[in-house]
Amino acid sequence: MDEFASLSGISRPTISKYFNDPNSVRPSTRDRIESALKEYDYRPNIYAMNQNRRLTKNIGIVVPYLADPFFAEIARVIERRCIDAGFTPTLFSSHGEQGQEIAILDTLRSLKPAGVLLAPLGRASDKAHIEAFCRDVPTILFDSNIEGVGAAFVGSDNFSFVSQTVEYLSRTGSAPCFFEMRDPANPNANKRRHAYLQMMERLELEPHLVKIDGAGWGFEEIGRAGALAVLKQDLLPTDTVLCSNDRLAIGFLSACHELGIRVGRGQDCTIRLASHDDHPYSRFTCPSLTTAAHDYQAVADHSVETLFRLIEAGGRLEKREETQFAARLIMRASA
Amino acid sequence: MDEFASLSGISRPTISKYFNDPNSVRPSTRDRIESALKEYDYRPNIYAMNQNRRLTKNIGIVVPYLADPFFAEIARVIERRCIDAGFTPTLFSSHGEQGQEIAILDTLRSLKPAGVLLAPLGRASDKAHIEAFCRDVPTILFDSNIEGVGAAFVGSDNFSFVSQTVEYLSRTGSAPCFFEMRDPANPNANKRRHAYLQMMERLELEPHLVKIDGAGWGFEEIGRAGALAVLKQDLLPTDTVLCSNDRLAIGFLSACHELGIRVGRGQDCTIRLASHDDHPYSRFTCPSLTTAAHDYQAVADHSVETLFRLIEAGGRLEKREETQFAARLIMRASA
DNA sequence: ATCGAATATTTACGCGCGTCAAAATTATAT
DNA sequence: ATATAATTTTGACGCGCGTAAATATTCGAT
Repeated sequence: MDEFASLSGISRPTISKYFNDPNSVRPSTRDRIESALKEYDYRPNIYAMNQNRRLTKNIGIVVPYLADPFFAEIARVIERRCIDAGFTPTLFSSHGEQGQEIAILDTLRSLKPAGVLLAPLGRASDKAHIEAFCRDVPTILFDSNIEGVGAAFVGSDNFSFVSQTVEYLSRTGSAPCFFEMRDPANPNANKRRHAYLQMMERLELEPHLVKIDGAGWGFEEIGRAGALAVLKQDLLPTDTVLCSNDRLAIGFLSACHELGIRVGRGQDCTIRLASHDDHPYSRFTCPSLTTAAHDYQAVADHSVETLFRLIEAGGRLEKREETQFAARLIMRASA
Repeated sequence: MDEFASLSGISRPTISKYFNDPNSVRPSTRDRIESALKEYDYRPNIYAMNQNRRLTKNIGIVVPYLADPFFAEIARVIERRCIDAGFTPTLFSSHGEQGQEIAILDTLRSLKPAGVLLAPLGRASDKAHIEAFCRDVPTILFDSNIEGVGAAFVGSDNFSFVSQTVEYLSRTGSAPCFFEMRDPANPNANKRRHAYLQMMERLELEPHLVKIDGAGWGFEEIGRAGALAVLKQDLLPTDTVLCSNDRLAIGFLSACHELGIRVGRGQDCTIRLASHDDHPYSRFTCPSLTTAAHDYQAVADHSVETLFRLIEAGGRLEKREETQFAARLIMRASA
C-alpha cells in the first residue's frame, strides 16, 4: 500500500480511507486513485485490513454438512446476498462432526467477523461452546435452533410443514404414517414428529410412527434400507407414508422401485409418499415428490437482513428474535 | 500471545516456535506450554500468523459450483485430507460465475496460502487471470484442465469413462446415442464426446449425437427438458442412451417417468440409459443408474498429495504433471 | 482576494504475530 | 568439573494495514 501510495501520488492514510469507503474522499482524489488502480492493479490484503478494523467486512457462514444439497443451496443463496451487500463471506462445513464445528468457531474468532450465520449440528453440537462463542461474536442461528443462544434464530415453522402435508394426505386418501429416523440428529425432526402427532390427534386419526435405524448423514441410504426392511416384512401400517424429510423419501422411493412397488396417486399405485423440505432434487425423482417447501429465499434473506441489523446495532439486539417461515405445499406426482 | 507468554513464564518467541512446530522445543518446555494452554486456553490468530510466515499452513480449495453434489463430495474429501495433514483449508465456490472465480483468486492472494487446489469453471474461466495466479501461488488444477497452467493437473481419464460405457452398452444391446448439452461449459464434456465418436468408429458402429439446448448449472432441468423434447418428437435414434453426465441422466429419467416410458434392461423396458460420474445420488434414482464412476478418493488423495509435494518442493515441480484416473463401470438397473 | 470549512498529509502508534541475531541459560559428554 | 552443543531469552524489526492528532492544503462562497 505504501508503494501504491507513492506511485499514485497520494498519501497512504487517504488510500486506506478510500478502500474503507470510496465515497469518503473527494471525487477528484477518488478519480486519481481509481485511475492509478487501473494502471498498477493493486488490491489491499483483506486479512491485514481486518487486523485493526473496529468492524470488519467479514461474515462467517457455518453449515453442518455441505454435501447435503439442502445446505449447499441455502449457503449459496446466503453467500450471494452477503457479497451483494459488500461483505466477504467465508463458508465452513462442520462435516457432521462436533470437533469440526468447534474448530470452525475457533477459526472464526481469528477472522474477527462482523457477524456469523450459524446452522448448528443439532444434537451433536457442543452447546456450551457455541453459547460462549455467541457471547463474543454477533451470531444469528439458522435452520436449527438452540434455545436462548445467539442474537436471533431464523428457520422454518415445522408445524406449518407437517400440518399441510398431513391435512392434504388425509383429505385426499388414507391418513399417513410418519417415517423417520429413530434418533434424528436434527431438532427439526423432533418438532416434525410432534407436529404429526398433534395433527393426527386434532383430525381424530390414529397416528403411526415408523422409526428406522441408522446414523450419520447418508439419509438416502438410511431411508432406502429402512424402507426395504419395512416393506419386505409388510410392516407399513397404511398405504400413505409421510417422510420426515426429502432425503429419506428419496431412499424410500429407491426401495419401492427395487421391490416393484409403484408410488403415486394413480390407480396402479399402491403407496402414496410425501415429505418435507423441497430438496433441490425432489422435482426430479420418479415419481416427483409431493413435499412441503422451505421458502429458501425468505430464510436466507431474513437471516442475512437480521445479521445486518445486528451488526449495525453494534452486536446486540433488544431481545432475542425468533422467526419461522411457513411452508408451501408442492403437489407433485408421488401423493 | 504476549500475555500468555508472561502467564506461562516462557518467552514469546519460544511460544511462537511451539505453535509453528511443537516438536521444535525441548520436551520439558513443551509440557510447560501445554499445561499453561489448558489453564488459560489461548489460541493464536491464524490470520495474523500468516502475515509473516515464509510458509503458511493455509490451503485454498476452489470449486466451480458447490451446490453440485459432485463437487460438494470431492471438496469434502479434500478438506478432510488437508485437515488431517495439519493444514487449514478454506473452501470457495465460484457459483458458476467468472467474476466470482476472479474474486476468489484475489482473496486467495491475501490469504497467502501454501498452496491452492483449483477446479476451474472451464469455458467460463478467465484463463489469463488463472495463469497469472498460478505463476504467483503454487496451484494444482483438478477436475478440469487448462493446458500448461498450474504445477499439475489431477483428473479423470474421460476416454476410460466413455470407452467402458460404450463397450458395455453395445456388447449387451444396441449401440448408444450420446446425449449432451449443445454448449457444455466443462472441457470434460467435449473430451467425452470425442471419446464416444472414437469408440463408435473403433467398433464400426454409427454414432449419433443428441444435442440439447440449455445454459447454466441446472443440469437436471436441462436434461429433463431436452429429453421431453426429444422423446415427444420421437427423435431418439436408438433405444440406448448414453448421457454425458449423471445429472443430465437424472433429468432424462424424470422425463421418461413423466411420459410413462420404462427405463432399464427388463423386457418391459423400452430404453436403456447409462451415464458418467457416479454422482452421489445415482444409486438412488429409479431405476438406479448404470454409470462410470470417478475414483473420488484417488482423485482427492492424489490432488492433495501432489500439492503437498509441490509445497515441500518450494512451489515448483520439475515439470508439469498430468494424472488421469480411470473409471470403474458400475452396473445398476438402468442399463 | 479572503476566510472558514472540508479534505489531505504527516507522523506516529498499534494489531498479533514471525523471525533474526546476540546473549544467557541449560543439557550432554568427557 | 569443564567444554561443547543445544536451547531459550532478550531485544528489535517487519508484515500490511487501521487509526488518530496535528498540520497543511484545497475548496466554495463571499
